[in-house]
Amino acid sequence: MKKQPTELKGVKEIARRANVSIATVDRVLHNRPGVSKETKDKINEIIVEFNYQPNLLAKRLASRKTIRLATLIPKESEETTYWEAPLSGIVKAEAEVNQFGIIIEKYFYDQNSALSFTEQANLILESAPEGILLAPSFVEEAVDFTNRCKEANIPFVLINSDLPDQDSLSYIGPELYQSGYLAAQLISYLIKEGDKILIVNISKELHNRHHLHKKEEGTRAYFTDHHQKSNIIKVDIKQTDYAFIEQTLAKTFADHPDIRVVFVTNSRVSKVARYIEGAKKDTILIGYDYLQENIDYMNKDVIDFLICQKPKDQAYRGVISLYKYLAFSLPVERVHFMPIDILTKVNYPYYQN
Amino acid sequence: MKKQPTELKGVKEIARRANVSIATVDRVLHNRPGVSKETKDKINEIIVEFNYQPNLLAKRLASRKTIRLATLIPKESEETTYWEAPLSGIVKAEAEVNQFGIIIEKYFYDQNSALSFTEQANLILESAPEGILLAPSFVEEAVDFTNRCKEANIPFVLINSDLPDQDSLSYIGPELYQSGYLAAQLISYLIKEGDKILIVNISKELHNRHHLHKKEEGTRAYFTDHHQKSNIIKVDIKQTDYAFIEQTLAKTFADHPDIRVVFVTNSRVSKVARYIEGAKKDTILIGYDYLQENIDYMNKDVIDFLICQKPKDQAYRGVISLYKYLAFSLPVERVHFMPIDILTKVNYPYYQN
DNA sequence: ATGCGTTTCGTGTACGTAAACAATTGTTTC
DNA sequence: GAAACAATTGTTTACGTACACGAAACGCAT
Repeated sequence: MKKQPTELKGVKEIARRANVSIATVDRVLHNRPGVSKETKDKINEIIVEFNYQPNLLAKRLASRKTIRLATLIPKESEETTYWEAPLSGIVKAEAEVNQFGIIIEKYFYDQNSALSFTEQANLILESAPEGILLAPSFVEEAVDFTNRCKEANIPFVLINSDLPDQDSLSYIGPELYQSGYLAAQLISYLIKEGDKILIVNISKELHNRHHLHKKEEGTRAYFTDHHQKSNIIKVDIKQTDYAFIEQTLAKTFADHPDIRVVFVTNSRVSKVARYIEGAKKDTILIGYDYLQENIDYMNKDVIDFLICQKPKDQAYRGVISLYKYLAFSLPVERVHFMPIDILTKVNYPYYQN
Repeated sequence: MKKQPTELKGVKEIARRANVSIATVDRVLHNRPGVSKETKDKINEIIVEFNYQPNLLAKRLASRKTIRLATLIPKESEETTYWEAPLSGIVKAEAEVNQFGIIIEKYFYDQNSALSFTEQANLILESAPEGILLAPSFVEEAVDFTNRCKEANIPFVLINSDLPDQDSLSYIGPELYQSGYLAAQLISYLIKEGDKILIVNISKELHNRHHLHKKEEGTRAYFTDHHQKSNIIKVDIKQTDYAFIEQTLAKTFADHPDIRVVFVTNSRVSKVARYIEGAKKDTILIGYDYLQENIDYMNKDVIDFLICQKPKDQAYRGVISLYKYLAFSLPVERVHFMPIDILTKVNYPYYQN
């Protein structure tokens, strides 16, 4: 017995109502040529009236093409193991989505070489993936890269730091300014009137430092906003070898023996910790990121606070966002600021990153 | 021309290698009867060797049955609008997954009536959904309910507060103890030696209060852990009408005129704020949750801090977890503690809940 | 009328799995 | 040794969409 022509699902139902074959419906859905204006209009009308929602599962299954994503983040370096975390987030997401026909090509650049960034970016553009996850350490180069992505119509998600006016599909990461602001708030609870604060920026690459300066800005803004007179001293350390750092810090502390709080604006805080431990200073030390070397110094009571923003989760969410967007056309939130977590010796064991 | 028998996908490939039909392979995959031990073993062997991963998309598509989920949370009440947020999270998740063959049945109970909880719970068990999202306000009743879920083999996810030994698929919500601990840390920055702290628990239902006591515990523990002598006063207010609350607070403040900080352990903080505003007290007020009435008092500088734990996101994630688990057998993390967000007059506008 | 090119539309198969149904073999019974 | 039945295995259709391919319909020139 033949099926009664009543209420089929999806494309078939539309085809029935319009009295055409599903192929014709398919053609207007993807507005491909080969349909007369007349029937095209009729079908379109029925589509909206029926409020047709394609079955995304069937769609993905029938579409033989696998979606290729590319990720571009710094490679691990001797300077910091920070980027292990985002990488593990990418790997986690990969495991989750690879059975849905998504493959991920991972590219890495040297955080001390803008050239390597551009090289890898070029490789990505050549390979022409469907979507890109990007940690834009080098602002100018990244702007350039993302402009070319836009030209090539490749959506990209940014993590770790934002490029506000670049029309990224999404930014997932810290609000750097707020992050510095919070540090200042923390500091303000820890000092007495007149205590000196030392802000330390450690970074070899100048471009990279835009990142750090945003945090510094937030920190300074807090004190301004709250009419707290603060004694802020700042050093920019442009080399990352310990000898140089030690030398710089020694000089700074010699000039200002009464520094009460040291705030290091990135994950290199362990290097400062090493100095402070050696110099047997009794200062409060605040820095960034859940890295083993930092945790070690926290356990030794050298580092007091670590601010952390779920780096693994950032990358994980970034990949998932691209996947949802590309595979299912699901909406993606333009900005997702990560929580600003404060870690101490007490609560770090519970931190799941 | 016939397909060469080389490297098919999935079940077909297994069938080819085992020299059986795909139906037989299907039978052992779902270990259904009707397969001789001999071929069953052979097929199983090939399955592991081939490292067969079923295509989840095809799986869901081929399975005609829609997955039904049930959610059980408090209904909105005049006492607090808190539960609007989780509900909106459920609705958001629903919109995302309904095209994947998931439907959600929403049940609500009266937060002041354990009976209503049990009634709704019974309705859910009758309807026998595939999975359940539960906010277990009434501990005993919820334990009973979840026990019956386990018997019926229905996985459930808890939000808002945990039932540790109940084998929930997942708990997504605050670590209540830590939440109180954090409040105490906050307080400790705000007071001077000898200042008095008032802890206010407002709740009509006794069972409900287990929740609040966990926070209180954390708060007290902080001071104990840090050898800080603290002057903690506590009042349990067991009615939620303003007249009664006002009366109780008036008496408390009369007895202790030197209270410096008031910590309200749940979202009812606005009621205390109303009192403090009226009495023109100059105390620091800390409470819970991003509710309009609370924000209003924060804008008037009556409430100083609100602790918040993304209630919408909790429910959203809860539903998504069930979906991933039931539709795709994807792993789910047993516990997901939400970040403990601190809101002030300054940063609340950026809080995306 | 025949042939040919275009436009317009329909048929059929595939994606990988689920499951109803059909067919085959093996076993028991009298 | 055939019938009756159980145990085992195979064939086919379906899920909803994509797309290659083929078929009609029409116009136009010869």
